[in-house]
Amino acid sequence: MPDRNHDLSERKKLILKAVIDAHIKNGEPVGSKALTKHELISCSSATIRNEMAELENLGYLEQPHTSAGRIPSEAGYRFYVDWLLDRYNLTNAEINELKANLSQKQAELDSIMDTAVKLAAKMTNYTALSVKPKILRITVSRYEIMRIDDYTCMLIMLIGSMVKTKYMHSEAQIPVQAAAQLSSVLNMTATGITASEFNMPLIMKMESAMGEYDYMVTPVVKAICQAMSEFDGSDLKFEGVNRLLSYPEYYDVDRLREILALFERKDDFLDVISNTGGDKNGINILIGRENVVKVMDNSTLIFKSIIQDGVPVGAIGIIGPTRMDYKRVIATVDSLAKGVSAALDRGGPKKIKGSGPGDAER
Amino acid sequence: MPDRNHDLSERKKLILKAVIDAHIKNGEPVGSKALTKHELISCSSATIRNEMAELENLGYLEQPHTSAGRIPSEAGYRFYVDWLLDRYNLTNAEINELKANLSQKQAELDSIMDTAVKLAAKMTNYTALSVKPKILRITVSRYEIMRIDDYTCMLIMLIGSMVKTKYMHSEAQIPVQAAAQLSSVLNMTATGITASEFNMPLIMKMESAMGEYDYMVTPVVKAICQAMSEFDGSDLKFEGVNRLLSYPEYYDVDRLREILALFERKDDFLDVISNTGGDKNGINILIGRENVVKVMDNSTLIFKSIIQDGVPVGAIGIIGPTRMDYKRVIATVDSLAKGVSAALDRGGPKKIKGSGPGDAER
DNA sequence: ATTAGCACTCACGCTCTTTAAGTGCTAAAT
DNA sequence: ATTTAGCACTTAAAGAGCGTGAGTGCTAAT
Repeated sequence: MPDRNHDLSERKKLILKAVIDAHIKNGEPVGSKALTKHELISCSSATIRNEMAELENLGYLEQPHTSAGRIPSEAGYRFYVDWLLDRYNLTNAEINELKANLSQKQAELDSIMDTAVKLAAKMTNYTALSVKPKILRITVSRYEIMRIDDYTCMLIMLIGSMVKTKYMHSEAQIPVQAAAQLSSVLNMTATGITASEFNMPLIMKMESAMGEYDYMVTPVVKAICQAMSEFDGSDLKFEGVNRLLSYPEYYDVDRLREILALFERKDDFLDVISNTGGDKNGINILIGRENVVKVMDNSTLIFKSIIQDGVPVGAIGIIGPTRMDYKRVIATVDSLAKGVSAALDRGGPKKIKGSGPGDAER
Repeated sequence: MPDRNHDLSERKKLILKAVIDAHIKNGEPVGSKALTKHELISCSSATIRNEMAELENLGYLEQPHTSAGRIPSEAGYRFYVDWLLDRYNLTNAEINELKANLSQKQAELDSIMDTAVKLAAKMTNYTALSVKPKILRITVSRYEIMRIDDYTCMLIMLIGSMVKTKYMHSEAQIPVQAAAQLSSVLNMTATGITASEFNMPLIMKMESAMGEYDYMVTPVVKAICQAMSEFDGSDLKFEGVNRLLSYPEYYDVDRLREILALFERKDDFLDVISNTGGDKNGINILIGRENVVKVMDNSTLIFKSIIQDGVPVGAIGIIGPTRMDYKRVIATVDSLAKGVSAALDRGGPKKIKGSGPGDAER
């Protein structure tokens, strides 16, 4: 089916769109009579009934029971999203809010994503999520030993663009130069190395470079490896989970429990999002059972990748009932993802040259 | 009423306890007949009825409707908690789990609290919360400038026992020595200082100490002040919110929505917890309307302070229906809070060995 | 003071009925 | 060849009526 668009007459498309729009608005099945009031539809309820019956045969509409109106099927939503959706532009107020919030933040992935995901939840009134992909090869690009007192120091590691810190408590006194020296030895010998590559030859090399302070190497390397194993780049955050409670779809506590339990299964989400990521530049929309996770029967997931320097570094998205305001959500997710990507490129840590704006901040 | 304990005959206390125990167990109103099966109660149902009627007059019991059994009132729970509760000891398995989880963690407030709050939710099957108090006087005890490339560096600040980092992007090249020098200047002149104390004389002093790199001072100080203002020590985390769904008390979606909305109002919680904190060493129990926040009608909040070096640095607690397993929850919260306090004292960053605080912070 | 006995209350679950919204089909109209 | 009016049919939801049972409060006997 190369272009199902042409399978439907204009009138059928109009009616399908009208049904879905109405259903999105009030959540109830839509009957033929109600549609006669639609300004663009000028035929009688009987005609509409005939058309709706055909749309049902085609799989785009469903009947909860004989004497009810029609509701969109998943295929119906899919058609709607693919062909019938007119573009929605955020209001100026919304755009301003978005810009104001994103631009005042420092261009750090973490904080900017946090802001964005909160904004997404607020603007759409659905649950928003942010994803940072798993870092497969965890390596430290910079080390720093910060000496806190005679027996304590803090190990600071730059992993990707994230900082991981670890307190270290030593039995032996830590001389001031030892900390500084250890920092530089680490930076010279142990950057870009995975935990498993900390082998004995390397450790011996480091020990000889440390001279009289060689006793510090082993505990520090242990701490580094532990920190690396603790560091789990992948992260999935949900924001505004309770917003789902506004929608009758989730009035059933059992369904609610299912979806909340789902939110705990972060790995599944990461799978879905990374596997679906075929479309790196566009909006991804997964309606109902299109989601790998089965429980999401009545829910839709909409997300878009965040691109930094041409590489996807995460995603931001929305989860809500299949009956969601697609126009608004798509527009919001799109703008937010673009906004975040732009903010990251503007002055992110990886962008080096002097092309960016003047100040350290902004 | 200095000691309401003596207002009640032993038999009334026994019956009250039996009612509450039974109600906690199955969540349903308890009738007189059911109590005759209680092994310690050896009178007839009629007698129990009379006693229960009196307990109702005293305000300890309530009747949902005429033909139902009795349920405990808030005052009933209060009496129960204050006078009737026998001590519960965690099982060895539980103690081992607790120890295993807490001791393997580094003694960092953040990570140990995270572990503890997750454990609390898991062990009690209620929602757990962790609180870190607002730091009133935000000062940096250590600075470190980590140079990332010619135009980028990262500012690392130790605030209390937390690390705050900030990327800085510069137009001008950052020489290697400049970063190191700036670190040491900052540590010499700007530790223990609040944002408002970064005044012009101080900045000028720093600039003269930086010599030819004096142009770096202003942007860095700006970044420091911004970081300080962004840094909000106070933090409240909830864990296992969806566990509430297991309890019929929260089967009503409206109530659920109320309590989830409550979880968003973190400031209120911080107020409640810091204002109730009269009892720094004991367990705090707030039943139903005893909570400042009104919505918590049917919920109980139990928490205990975390003490580090004699100073409260946070709290850990449980929220659940008023009908909760007080024995277990109290024992769990108590052990966890003690465990965390102990772990922090054992090797925390502030514990300096024999000498005492010979150091920039505190 | 305790208890057996009994009348009374009231939520809960059951069936039965009514209501109203909406459909499908047929036959007439355009 | 569509479209439409009309009508019989279906069905969920809402309400009415009724028996059931757990539980109470009271009274009188122990």
